[in-house]
Amino acid sequence: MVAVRAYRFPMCSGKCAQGIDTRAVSSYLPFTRTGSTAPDQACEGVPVNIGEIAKRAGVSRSTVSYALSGKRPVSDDTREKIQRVIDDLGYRPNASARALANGRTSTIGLVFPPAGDHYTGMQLDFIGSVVEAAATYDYDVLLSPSGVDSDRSFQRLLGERRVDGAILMEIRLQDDRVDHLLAEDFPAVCIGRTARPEGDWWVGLDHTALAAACVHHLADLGHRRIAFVNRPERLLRAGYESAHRGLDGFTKAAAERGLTVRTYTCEDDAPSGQACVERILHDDPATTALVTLNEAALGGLYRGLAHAGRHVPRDFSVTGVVASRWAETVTPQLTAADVPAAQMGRLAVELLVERLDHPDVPPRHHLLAPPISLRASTGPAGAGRPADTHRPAESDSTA
Amino acid sequence: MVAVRAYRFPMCSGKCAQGIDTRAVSSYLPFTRTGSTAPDQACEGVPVNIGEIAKRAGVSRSTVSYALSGKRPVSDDTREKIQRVIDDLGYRPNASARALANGRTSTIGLVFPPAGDHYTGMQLDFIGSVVEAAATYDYDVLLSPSGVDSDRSFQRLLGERRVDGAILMEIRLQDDRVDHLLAEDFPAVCIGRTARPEGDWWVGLDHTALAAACVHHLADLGHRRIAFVNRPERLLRAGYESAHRGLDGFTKAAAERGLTVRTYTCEDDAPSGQACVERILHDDPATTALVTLNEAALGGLYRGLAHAGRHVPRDFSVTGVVASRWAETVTPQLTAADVPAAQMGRLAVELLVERLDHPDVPPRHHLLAPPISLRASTGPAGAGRPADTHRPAESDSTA
DNA sequence: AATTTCCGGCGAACCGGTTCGACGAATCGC
DNA sequence: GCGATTCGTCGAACCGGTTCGCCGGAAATT
Repeated sequence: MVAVRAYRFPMCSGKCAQGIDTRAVSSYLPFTRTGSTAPDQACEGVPVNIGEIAKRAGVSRSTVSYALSGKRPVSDDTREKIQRVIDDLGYRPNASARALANGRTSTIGLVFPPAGDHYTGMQLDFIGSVVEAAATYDYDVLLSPSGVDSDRSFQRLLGERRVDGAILMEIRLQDDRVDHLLAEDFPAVCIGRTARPEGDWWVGLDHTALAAACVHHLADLGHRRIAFVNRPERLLRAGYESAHRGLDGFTKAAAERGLTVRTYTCEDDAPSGQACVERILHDDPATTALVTLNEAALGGLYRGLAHAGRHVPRDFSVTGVVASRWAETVTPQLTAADVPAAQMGRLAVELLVERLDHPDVPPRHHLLAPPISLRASTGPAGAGRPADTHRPAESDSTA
Repeated sequence: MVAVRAYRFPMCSGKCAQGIDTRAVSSYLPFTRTGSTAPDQACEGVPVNIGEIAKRAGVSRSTVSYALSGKRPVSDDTREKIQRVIDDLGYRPNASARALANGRTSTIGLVFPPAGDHYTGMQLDFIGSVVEAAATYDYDVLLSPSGVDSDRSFQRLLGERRVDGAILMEIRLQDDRVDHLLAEDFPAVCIGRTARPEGDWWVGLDHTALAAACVHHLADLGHRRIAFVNRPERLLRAGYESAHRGLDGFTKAAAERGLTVRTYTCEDDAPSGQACVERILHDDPATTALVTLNEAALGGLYRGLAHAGRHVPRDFSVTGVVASRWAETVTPQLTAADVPAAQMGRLAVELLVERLDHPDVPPRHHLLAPPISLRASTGPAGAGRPADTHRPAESDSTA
């Protein structure tokens, strides 16, 4: 069976003769225009729909449809005739009409963090990779804020059938969004996992193991008093899985190694990071290292240490779980478990597409635990001067 | 005229009696479910559409539609009856069907940078604010990669009528995307402006003025030899407006003040920033300051300076055009013209909505020129030791 | 009491695709 | 040379909303 190249065959490239190609047109809009360089017999602003194509090609609407989709054979010359008309008029099938007719929107929803005051860099990487991967499979991505009034936009997406499936970010251990989706059997994939992720589709990071790995790394270097800088308290309270599992992994590993620890929460910005370090050093000046999950605060953490006269890594070691792109931004570069955000976004899309294509396959997931990348922010404890003789650093005259 | 609260009246809150409220339902999907806690007479998985509502309420489909939209009066008790059925069944009107019928998708497209290898922080702020502002007006946001094969996804968005309007980012001085949209009279708003933005809708930053302001700031502090760190060469070549206008402003202002300058391009990442500083100091060790537009390289620029033993701001001043969130990340915090990304995103949405609501109003735009925020990265020239006696800094043992 | 106005609701057509059953012509088998 | 297939195409129904024209009955007008 032969048919024209088209939208439903994202994988075929060029010579594939499966459907009519509606891509190489000179105009972006499906209207024959009034004058100017209109591709065809420029008349009125006649909307170009499948009926118009059919009329001009001298065939029926269904034939055009079949020529486009390739779902039934169409003779070579009819197909060519149709192709020609389509090219001339710059026709592109209306997405809403198609969605209505076949029940698929070719769109996936990306549900944004509910704690939407602002976004961290990691989220940016997720978004970028999701969009890109989705395009590979010929899906568009619809962004849902789910910030204020999260329920409402959630309903817009799902209830109004704007999307075929959804990818959820910033999962909580108890997440009613996930519960709902599970109950409705709506095709969704989580980036992150709930407390009981068994029946669910997700791609997650083993925060417990990663935080523990950070602790062991520090303990191996001889650090005995270390701090943990978590995400904002609000997120911890809300039950964010990364915050909880990270904290867990940290606490347990530290207990295992007999370390003295303190744990802190910190807002997602640099000034808070700076303040957090001040608190840490105030609470226990003998602290020689910290582990953080808080990417956005990282710059502030460094600044706080510099202000306190602690040189990294000589006097103080810093490590954590951070996307490499940001770990490389600070000086010295951060030794950290690199969050493979781009990979996770891609995997999430792949899982979702699989779930959409095969509605009945059992749940699948990916649990990632990237190794710690040794960069330059950790070193042996006690390498520098004694921790209690710190002198104030040169002022930074913060505005 | 009275009608039920609904989707088309985003502004009305609670007591507004303009349309039936389809929001407060317990289920996200418009299906009566098989068993469990189905809201109503749980039977088969009957899809809930407007006909089903009509049947159960004992009225015609058109009456339900009018009750929903409020476009014609409906008596109080019919409306209540319909409302009740809707609540019971958790009905939400199908977005595709509505889009098909009334020609509006209630979705705006956000066209991503064509140079899509990765995204900078500023873009994240744009995206976030656009999504949030759009939600305010009851619009969803569809992301278009326009990266590889940009033409194709562009056509998806516009040709297939997936969106009512579009917001374009990363504008080039000669931008065929903009030309096309202008020619087709498609409702779009640019974040940035082309070389000839007269007939167009846009919200932009006065990069010329901002870069010039940076130069004047440095010149006022006594700097005579300064460098300019631009966005990647590829983007400059492609004609990105920020890169060009920024370079222009820098060059002209420097000429005006009689400064000695060198200009550089730099990839959007920290390692490139570091390498760029090395080049700068190699090319002219007497350089005492730099101006940058390259947010993503900022951390690397600082590291390069530290490695070269230049203390900021004592030996070397750094300034540029950067979103405040990132300016505050580095130590010392960057004195910079703060890019008001969130505001720009919001303004772009407002312009677009206005354009969509009133198709015939003449083009509008906003040109922003935020002042330089004095932080801590610039200081008087010659405050430190002579520039040529620099000693190598302590190693950072980059892995 | 007869006539006009207004109100509320109904049926049908339409938006632009997809898909199913059927049908005429060409091809096949024997 | 004739019935059974196969192939290519067509018409009609359908997806789930919106909207226009119309109509019956109650209220207002004279």
